[in-house]
Amino acid sequence: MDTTTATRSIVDALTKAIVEHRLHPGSKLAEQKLADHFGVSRTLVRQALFQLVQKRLIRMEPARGAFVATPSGEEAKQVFAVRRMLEAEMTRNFVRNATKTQIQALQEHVAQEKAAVQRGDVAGRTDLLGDFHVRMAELMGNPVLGQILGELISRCSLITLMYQSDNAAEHSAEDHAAILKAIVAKDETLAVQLMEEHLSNVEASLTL
Amino acid sequence: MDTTTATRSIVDALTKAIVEHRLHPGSKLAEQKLADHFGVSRTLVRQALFQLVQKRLIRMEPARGAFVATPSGEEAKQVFAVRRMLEAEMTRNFVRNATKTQIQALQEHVAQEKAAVQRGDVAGRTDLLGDFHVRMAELMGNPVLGQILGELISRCSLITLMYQSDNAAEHSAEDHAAILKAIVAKDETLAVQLMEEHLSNVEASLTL
DNA sequence: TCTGCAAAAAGTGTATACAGTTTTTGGCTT
DNA sequence: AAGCCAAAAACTGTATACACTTTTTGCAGA
Repeated sequence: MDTTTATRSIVDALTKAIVEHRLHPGSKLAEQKLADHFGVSRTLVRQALFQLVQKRLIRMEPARGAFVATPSGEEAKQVFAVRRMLEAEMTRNFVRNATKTQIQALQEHVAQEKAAVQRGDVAGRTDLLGDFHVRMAELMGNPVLGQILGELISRCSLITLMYQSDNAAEHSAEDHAAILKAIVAKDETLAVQLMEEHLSNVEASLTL
Repeated sequence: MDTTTATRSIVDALTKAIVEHRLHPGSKLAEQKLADHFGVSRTLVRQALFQLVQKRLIRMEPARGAFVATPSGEEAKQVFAVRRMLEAEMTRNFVRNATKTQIQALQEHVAQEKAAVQRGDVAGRTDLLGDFHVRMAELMGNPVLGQILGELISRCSLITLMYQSDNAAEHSAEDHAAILKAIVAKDETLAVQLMEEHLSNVEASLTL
């Protein structure tokens, strides 16, 4: 196994653990423990940790080690501001350029969200709700956008865990359905507006 | 010196070298040579290289090493598309919210650009032209945006080196001045439009 | 002279060793 | 019982060692 893959798989595993809330904000990430867990040396764990710092999912304190990030309220607002910038325009382009197949892919995704909500699958639901946005970016054939958005959404997962008061995220699936309906109707203005409102709703549901 | 700083200084030095075109796209980055140059072990160089991969400034091939990135034309278009999304909105917000002091800071920056152009300082000019955009993001009090934009602009430095036909970047300083003028006049629509055109101009000057 | 190929050199991928720092432990004092 | 300090343990930061892979070198044959 080449090193790129080995280190990357650790990054992915830790990212998943953080995004899925199995690792909580502020938790210590001891290098030797992770190394034992993954069956590799500290060298590889260390490389992975440095990459997670760049993704803003962890922070490292000199001589004290790595901790799951605890984004501030300020940072949270900024992340949402950037998401609105990107996703409003993304939605506009999607309405203009999306093919039938691409719209269908989104429709299937929203159907999956609904299913997860109905069967009370909280973990699956959270996962799918974030993926909706990444999926849209990827469908637009802009991986650069997709990657940036993916990272912002990962950070949002930490943010919601820290600041979510009630479980207002339950409305998200409905929001997505409404956005999609506007997309199908080719109503550009409405779709963009709904996307902006959706993101503002999520942000407003937090106690920053 | 704590490791965070040590590794980071290597990342910064290599980033600077790439952005300033002292390292050309496709060049090999041999770990031991870099280690000798910086007076550290390969371990630290390696950590730095992995971070540069995430910044898309280099790529690593299994068992073959690290090379300065050679972004494709497709990727270049995507980077510019994302920049337009972010910077159009950023400009709008800047017109709405910028204080006198912040506008003044931008004015000083543009003055510096003009000075660099007039004394034929190509390296300094290139540096300042990119910084204009980062500066604006930072002045808006959104470091999250600033960081993302900073990374996109670093990538643009590689892109222009690969695809720039004529030296159309000389117009950029004038573009910046025009944008600033619209900002001072609080003409939101014009400022946004000029920013979008500016980015499109830069992209159009490339042979993708 | 050009091609092919094996040996040598150089380079990457990972683990481990070791110095220095931080955290924990456990007993001593008040 | 609570607080404090020193010794021990645990952990981070960096260098080095070693296995394995790729690249280069140099020579033999056509």
